[in-house]
Amino acid sequence: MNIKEVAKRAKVSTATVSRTINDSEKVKPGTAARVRKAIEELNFYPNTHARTLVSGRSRMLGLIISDITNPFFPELVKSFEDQAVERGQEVIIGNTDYNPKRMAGCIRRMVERKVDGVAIMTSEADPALVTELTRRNIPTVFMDTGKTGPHSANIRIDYAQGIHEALQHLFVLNHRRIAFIAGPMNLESARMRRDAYLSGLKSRGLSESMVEKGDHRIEGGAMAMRSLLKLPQRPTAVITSNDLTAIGALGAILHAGLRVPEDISLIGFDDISFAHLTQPPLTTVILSRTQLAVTAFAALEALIRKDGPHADYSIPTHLVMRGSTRAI
Amino acid sequence: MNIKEVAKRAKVSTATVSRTINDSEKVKPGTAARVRKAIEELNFYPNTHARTLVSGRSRMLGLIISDITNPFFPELVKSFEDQAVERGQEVIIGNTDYNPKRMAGCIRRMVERKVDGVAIMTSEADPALVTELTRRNIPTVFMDTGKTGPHSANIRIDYAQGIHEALQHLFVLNHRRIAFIAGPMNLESARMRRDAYLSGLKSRGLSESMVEKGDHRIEGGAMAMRSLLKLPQRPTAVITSNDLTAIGALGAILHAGLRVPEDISLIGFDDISFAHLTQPPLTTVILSRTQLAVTAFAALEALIRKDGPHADYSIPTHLVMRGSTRAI
DNA sequence: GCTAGTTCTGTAAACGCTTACAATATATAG
DNA sequence: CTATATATTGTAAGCGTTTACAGAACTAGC
Repeated sequence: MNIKEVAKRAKVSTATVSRTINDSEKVKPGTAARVRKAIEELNFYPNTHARTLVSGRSRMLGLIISDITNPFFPELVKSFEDQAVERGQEVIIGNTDYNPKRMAGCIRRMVERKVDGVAIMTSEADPALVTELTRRNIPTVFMDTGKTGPHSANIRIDYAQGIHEALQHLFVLNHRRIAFIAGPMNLESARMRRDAYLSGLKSRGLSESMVEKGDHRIEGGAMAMRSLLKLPQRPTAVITSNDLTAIGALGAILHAGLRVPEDISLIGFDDISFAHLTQPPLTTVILSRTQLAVTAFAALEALIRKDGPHADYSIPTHLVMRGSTRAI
Repeated sequence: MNIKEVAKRAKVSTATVSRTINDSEKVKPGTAARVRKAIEELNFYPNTHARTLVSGRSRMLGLIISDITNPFFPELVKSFEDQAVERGQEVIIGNTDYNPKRMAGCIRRMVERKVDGVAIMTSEADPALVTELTRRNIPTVFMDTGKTGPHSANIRIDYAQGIHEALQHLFVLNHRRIAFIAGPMNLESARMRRDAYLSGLKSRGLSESMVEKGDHRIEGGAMAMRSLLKLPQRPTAVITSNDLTAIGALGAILHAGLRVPEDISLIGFDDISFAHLTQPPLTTVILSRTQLAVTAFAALEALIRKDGPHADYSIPTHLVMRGSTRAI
């Protein structure tokens, strides 16, 4: 089943069929109707590979993320995909599993499949690998950190804002001994959150910082929390670098026989879907995946269409108060 | 950058380049080495679309699911994708959003992209839509329910086993007033779970069944649980059709001032990643997404290779005991 | 009715690869 | 060294589209 058979049935040339499908050029209404009827009757779907081959555009986009099973990502994937499908684009997903080698594989796949552009939200984005994309002029959008260039844009996430709001919230609730459980320090975005905590403390005249290192996973959060609980003067409140860390910390606190928020206030980051299902529901910082995806998609589209200079895209983060914080 | 330039650089014909890439026919080691060197130097990646066009195989697989943000699916996606990437296949994901219209769109996309096969795990699999695939002889695997045929296989999930184990577990703990919160009844797999509950009760001589209807989401679980709590004689244990339902029920129980498992024992289904993070950790039934994905992939591959008659694929489910159940 | 302009349609050459088939090189036997 | 078999390579025809370019069919003006 191909365009030739359609052409034969509609008694026109393949060119005319192509033109009615794409309405790229004027086709006489009567002819177009005939063609459409033939398409309908033959149940014809154009072959995208042939299209790609000649047009150079695959109508496929790549989306590279660290780990789809990390509850942060599915919403991002979904929003991004929704955008794409709406515009007749396909999305192929690359899972790096936090593994630079797999990241290389992902990029290779993207190139082989001739994607029209790639959106990347991983920390393993080794510049050398990304070169593979820019060298081929494949538009690239980084959601996090990354350089802006003729073929790439960067979406800045305002981590500091959320951390400052969290800090302010605790401050108003009279907390003064506020600890922070950080993420892995090789991750720029994790460093940004920690630094925001430190600068926020300083600007409020609190000299005593307590930073414990986590790994953005549950286990690391629990371990860090156990350390904090062993301190001679344990914190009255804890801010964490992400929600999984907070969930781990929450478990450690409960396990130690303490209560949240009566004994310790706890704040997460990301607002993953399960954050409001913990006991108590977690006060956390919202980072809208939908907004992130929409912005990334728009940036990518602009890049693909070569729409002049690209704005400095930025995503805000905001505190949402739930049950895990309380005044002392 | 194409195969011609590689050929020129290696001083061979394009056919030889193609042959070394695919090692489809014998190529003299020396020549092959020269070709590979040229590929390396030119950083050549073959164009998959051209390949597909001529070979008829796209090396892409479709995976259609209901909702990627439902925590059940990401692991399935990941395992499936891992399998695929390992064999040089790409996966394109279709999200139906529980919407038959979007399901139709997904199928259309799969056909247009000429996927080599499709794996489907949704309840919206309207037979008329699926015809679109079978008519084109696109191998299809159903993970749940669906018909077996020359171009399709069915993975049976043994829901009954898990439910029976749950029931037995509660029975041994002396529970006799055991309720069940079901899923949406238009979903065959939900009906199977409910029926297993009913038959399990009967075989143990318990005549009094309590079935409340949920929707496989948190809210429905909470609502159903509130109804159960209003009963003159409330159940001492509740089995739910999936974990989200259980999480909703858990919230309703706690909200009513009761405790789990002291006042009511609770069992979920699926073992989503957050099931062991609830307070108390949820006793639930494990349905291995990895196993499901691996089986589905194998079935699909067999179908694609036309490997004779297909076994009756089946996935077991088993109870895992955690903290939400207790003897009375 | 003729011409110029406009609209519509057809022809055929790509796009980058695979693969019959043909041709050439190499090995083997006599 | 020649003849034959075998291993290796090259030629060229597709795969199903899109799209310059050319040609045909209208339309309008006179």
